[in-house]
Amino acid sequence: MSSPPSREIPLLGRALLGLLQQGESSGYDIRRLFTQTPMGTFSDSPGAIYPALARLEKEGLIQGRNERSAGPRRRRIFRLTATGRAALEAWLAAPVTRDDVVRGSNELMLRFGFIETTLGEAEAVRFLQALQREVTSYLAELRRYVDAAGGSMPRSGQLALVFGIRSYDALLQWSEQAVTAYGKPQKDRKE
Amino acid sequence: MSSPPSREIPLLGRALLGLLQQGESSGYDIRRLFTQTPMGTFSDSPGAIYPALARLEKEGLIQGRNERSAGPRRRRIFRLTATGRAALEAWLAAPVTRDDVVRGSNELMLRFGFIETTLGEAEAVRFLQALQREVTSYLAELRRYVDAAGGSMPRSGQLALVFGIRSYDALLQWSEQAVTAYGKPQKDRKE
DNA sequence: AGTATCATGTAAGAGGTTACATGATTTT
DNA sequence: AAAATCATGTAACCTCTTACATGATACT
Repeated sequence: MSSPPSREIPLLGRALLGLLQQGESSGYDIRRLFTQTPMGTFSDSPGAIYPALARLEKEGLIQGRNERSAGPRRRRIFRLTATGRAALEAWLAAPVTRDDVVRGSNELMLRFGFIETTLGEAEAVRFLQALQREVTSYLAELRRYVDAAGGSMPRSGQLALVFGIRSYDALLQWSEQAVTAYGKPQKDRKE
Repeated sequence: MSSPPSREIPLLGRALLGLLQQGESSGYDIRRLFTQTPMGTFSDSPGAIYPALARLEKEGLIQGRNERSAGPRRRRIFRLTATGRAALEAWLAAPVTRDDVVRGSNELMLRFGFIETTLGEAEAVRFLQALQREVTSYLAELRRYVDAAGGSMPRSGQLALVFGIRSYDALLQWSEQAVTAYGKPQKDRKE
């Protein structure tokens, strides 16, 4: 039922696991969510979503059932299995590495969102703090690099590096803001 | 020799075209550049670079010659053809769209760098100004969205959106800084 | 002579994209 | 009855990844 150890689950698959953790749903519903919200960064195409669901099911991480009773058309509803929840939580609880930071904010944001809804606010705050440590150290390295090698680059190269620094700085500032947001009672957002 | 009209060239291929515009070089040299600089975001693996070069050559965008004279080992040196330069410039000179902004800063930075070295500083500044317009309008849309739908989201969702806004804001501020940088004389840089 | 490095590539496989196929069921 | 939409999927194609293969040359 489940493939022996486990392959590396691609980001789309992780997004599916996280969404199904919040409640069972069909491929069509998930796809609609992707096309209608900013989550569409993880592919909104049926040629990606349905095969991804099929793979997850073959590996035993999710389980589908055919709902033709109440529903009007044939729909296949998926829910997380225990194995699937374990795989999800293993991903969410993994330590934040330098690679995670370099790989980009897309994956970090996805993870952060699922951590909050799956493991709770305390874990989300811990995640943010770990993220701050990694980003801070990476920023220091970037600044060293630009000081050392920046002089021998074309202006556009320097500027591209400056942009990288600005981006990670934005990530750092955001994570600080987010931590303090969890310290306060929830209210209509302020930016 | 060249495939009739043109397929969509993936980002790695565009990076190769841009690099070869700055001077001919071999696949190995390009790969070394990728592994040693932050340009490694565009794949540093030979299994990607060599096939990409082969495709570009088959399409007539670059031309390789075997240099076994002076060099010690067999090396295949590539240079841009006229068709290749035209394709590169068409990409660089294309208007900045909303999609470009959404697709992400990786491609934007690559383009910006090649614009400066290929089309000159004046074009680079025009690119930055066009970018500012698109980012500004996209930021306005994001803020509208968060005002409208933000209340009905989990806190982590709101925060993820806030991060998106911060990121695009960083891009905007960077582009403003970059424009003013071009107004000032370049600080001395060692060759 | 043996190892490291240069330099190019290929093979297998995964996952994504676009486009199409297929029926059922609402809507007009 | 015709058209739109729901809901699932498949087919062909492309590019990337990892790992291996291949030879030539430089170093020790």
